[in-house]
Amino acid sequence: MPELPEVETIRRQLAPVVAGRSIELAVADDARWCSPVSPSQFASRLEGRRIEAFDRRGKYFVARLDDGASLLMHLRMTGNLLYVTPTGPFPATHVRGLIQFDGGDRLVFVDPRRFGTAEVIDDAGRLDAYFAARLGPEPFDEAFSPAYLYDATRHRRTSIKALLLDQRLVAGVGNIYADEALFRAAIAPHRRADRLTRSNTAALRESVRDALSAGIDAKGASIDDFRDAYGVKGSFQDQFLVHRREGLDCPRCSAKIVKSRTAGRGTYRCPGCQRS
DNA sequence: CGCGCAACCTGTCTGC
DNA sequence: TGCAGACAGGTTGCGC
Repeated sequence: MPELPEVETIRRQLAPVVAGRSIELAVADDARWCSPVSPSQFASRLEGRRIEAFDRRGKYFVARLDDGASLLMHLRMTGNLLYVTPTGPFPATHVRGLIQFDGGDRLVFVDPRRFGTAEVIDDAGRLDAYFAARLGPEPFDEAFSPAYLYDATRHRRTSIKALLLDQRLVAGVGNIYADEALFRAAIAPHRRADRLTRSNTAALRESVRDALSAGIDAKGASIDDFRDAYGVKGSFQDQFLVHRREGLDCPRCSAKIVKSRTAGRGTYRCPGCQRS
């Protein structure tokens, strides 16, 4: 479900509301959610702390705590992070954990498939190391430059789609935005990465940014599960150019969009404008 | 070392 | 209607 635009949509809603709040209660209903520590260790690590800022890195939420630690949360496939008030409705099912603030408002982590995670990282150095091992540059940072993308695709014989899905290349792109970016750049998903020209990689870098920006502007894509922090759907699914549009007309050349499997994922492309 | 794929889970949809 | 099987927005770890 949630890729960078969906995570960013929630982050923008939550940042002003949770910054400065004290954690009165932390509950992990599912031990795997807060693994490797136990629910009781998780609670004692967080209770009494204050959240100073609520940031995002790739698809991770990063709640900065007043003792220098950070609470990371990842939604994986079906996670949702909801802001729930004492008088508002509480999610009926699939609650994996929650953070309760003074005053009774809560962040509630809901996740049917239980892939989502929460983890406390003790200090800035460890946080840097954690992300350095997993994530490439943020797509809107200068580091994600045309030269970077060209260089990073050299000597990579895998498909360009598989590379886009690798968070170490660039952080935050998932299956939806990979398909949309490749269509915008007119590059076939199964094209070998090292066969891309300098012009291809320059176009792709712009397309990744454009597709993610459009997703953020639409407050995310809600094919099925995704809801923002207040339970509202995004609308980017109404603007998909190729993703989930098998058999429909390509908006550029009106060829029929085809679905196949690339990098182990359902992949949509226009056979007319995305030639290998 | 690079790459492809199974595994982690549950819910939903499709086809027989 | 029931049921088996495929598939779903992500990441990790294993084997080749």
